[in-house]
This record gives sequence, structure tokens and C-alpha cells, in this order.
Amino acid sequence: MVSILLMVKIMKNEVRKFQEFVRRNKLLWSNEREIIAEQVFENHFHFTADELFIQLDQKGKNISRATVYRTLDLLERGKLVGKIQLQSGKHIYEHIFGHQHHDHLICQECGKIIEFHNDKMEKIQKKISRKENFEMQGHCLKIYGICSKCQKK
Amino acid sequence: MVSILLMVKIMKNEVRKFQEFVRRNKLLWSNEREIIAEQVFENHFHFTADELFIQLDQKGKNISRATVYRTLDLLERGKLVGKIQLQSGKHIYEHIFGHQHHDHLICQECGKIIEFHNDKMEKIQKKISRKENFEMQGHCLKIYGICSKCQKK
DNA sequence: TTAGGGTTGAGATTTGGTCTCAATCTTATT
DNA sequence: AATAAGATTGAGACCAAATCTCAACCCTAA
Repeated sequence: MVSILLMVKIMKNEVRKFQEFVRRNKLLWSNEREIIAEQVFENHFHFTADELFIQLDQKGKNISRATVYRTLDLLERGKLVGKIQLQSGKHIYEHIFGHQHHDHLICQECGKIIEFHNDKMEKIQKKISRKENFEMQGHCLKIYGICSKCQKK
Repeated sequence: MVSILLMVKIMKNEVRKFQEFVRRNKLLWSNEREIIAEQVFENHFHFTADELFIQLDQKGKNISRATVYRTLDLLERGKLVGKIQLQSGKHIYEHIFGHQHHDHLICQECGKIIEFHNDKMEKIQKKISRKENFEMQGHCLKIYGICSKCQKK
């Protein structure tokens, strides 16, 4: 009797994309990178590096803070996550892969973040850069204010 | 013989504006606040809190770092200076009073900052906020890239 | 002149993040 | 399967920017 055991590692599409990025850049694929990426893509919306570290810790994954930061950097370089700087100076992360580029409305009261995208504005930015002979690589637009819920309070 | 000594303190317009702001908010006007404000408005273009502290130190003004930071916060609250966050997470300051609102092109190579203003973009932002029932208080737009000089290198 | 309370300085502390380096793991090559 | 080269990791030291603490001091109104 012959039994064939097929070990297929189920890997989320996003995690696989990250693995491809890592290999493409001649870096090594490690357990830690996989665990961190999995957790990142389980998180919906925005999270901080430290939140991620604590989540992993609570799941019993003993991964050091340094590795979490290093891996988030890598995910950012691979354009799989985006890093957003808040007014306080803190950073939050969000998925990018599979998402359209967008900017943010940030509530100063409760911290709520609303995403939006506006093509016209992107075009204007390109035009301004061209005028200044500036080679535009990216941009960051944040609108600060009070969200509808907090206005009612 | 009678001699009248008229002591008129020459105060830059911007410094006076700050003084007014301080008084309006029922805070006290101190020597330190005056010295710091003077230095702020002597600086042209952008500077960091620490640069300001060092400038004062070199002039023999013994003002503590804490006071410099505190006063910059006040100046910001009074809308006399603006605080800009760079991608590195560091902050730089710039005058606002008497200047038109503007956004920034930031060279990733040499750090050069080019200011610009675009009305159409401001309008779009207001429209977006309105759509989301968001009470817009301010915004921050930074375009990152390579300036013309650095492209040639 | 005085009282009340805002402001300051020096240095400790916090925060978010990076660095160090020996031990460990990954991968390509035998 | 064994090996070697080199990438990665963990623990904790370290760093810079900024904030906090609190006693001493200064500003202002009365």
C-alpha cells in the first residue's frame, strides 16, 4: 500500500507576494517573516508596529521588536504595506497590495481615519512637479479635522 | 533743566503679534518668550527646534531646551509659525504670519524644500471633506521626489 | 508691596525606533 | 546529507527628539 502525503502550505496570497518580493531581492525567507506577514494581513485597516508586536506576543510568538520593525520596513519596501505618519509623530501601517492608492482624513478627536481618492488632485500634483522640474516620487496628503460623529458630541 | 527719556521698545511686528496672542490667552509675557520669538523671526525659511536652541546658546542666551520647545508650541498655537513633519519624523518650523498658506515639495536627496500654493487643490479638499461630513481644520500635503539639481548629479 | 499663580531651568524620563554582535538559520553547492 | 557562506535573529544597549518634574523665580493685578 502506498500513501502519498501531499504537503501543500496554504499561504495567503499577500504573504506569497511578500515571499516573492523577498526572493526576488535575494533575501532569505524565514519563519519570522512568514509569521509577521500573516499577522499583518490578518489585521484590517491600520495598526502600529508596537500593536503588531503585542499581538504576536499574545499569540505566543516570540519575535523580537527589532524583527517586527525590520520586517515592516521590508513589507513597505515591497509596497505591500504603507506607512503613514500621524501628526503626533507616530507611524501607522496599512495594507496596500490590492488596494487603490488613497489619502486620509484624520479626526483630531477620536483618531478615526477615512480614506479617499481623487484623481484630479493627483494630476494637479504632477503638474506642479513638472513646473518645478521636480521628479515626483510620491506624496502624502492628510486632511485634519473633526469627523461627523465627534461633531455631534 | 528737564530731560525726558522716552523708552520705546522697538519690537518687530511679528513679535508684537505674538505678545498680543499671549496676552489674549491670559498668559504672561516673559523675557524668554521675547528672545525666542525674536530669534524665530530672524530666521528665514525653515529651522528645527534644536537649531533654534543652538542659535540662542551661541548668542549667549541661556534659555533651556524645554522653554524653546514650549515657546515654539505657543507660537504654533498662535498660528505665527507652522510645524512641518519630515519623512524622517523630524520637525521643522517656518513663519506663517504674513505669508500665504502653501504646501511643500521635498527633495529626498538634498532636503531642499520648494513651496507652492494651488487654489484648485484646496477647493477639492474642502469638497471631499464636505462629502464626508468632516469638519476640515487643516491639511498637510508633501510631495516627495528629486529636485532638478539632484537629478543632474 | 504683596500674593497668587504662571514660567523657567536642569536634568530625569519617555517614546519610538535603531544598532550591535554572537548565535542561529537559510540556501546553494557538494 | 554535509558544508560553507552569508543572511537573519534576539536581547538589550543605545539614540534622538521631545516631554515632564518641581523648586526657584518672575509677572501682573490689586
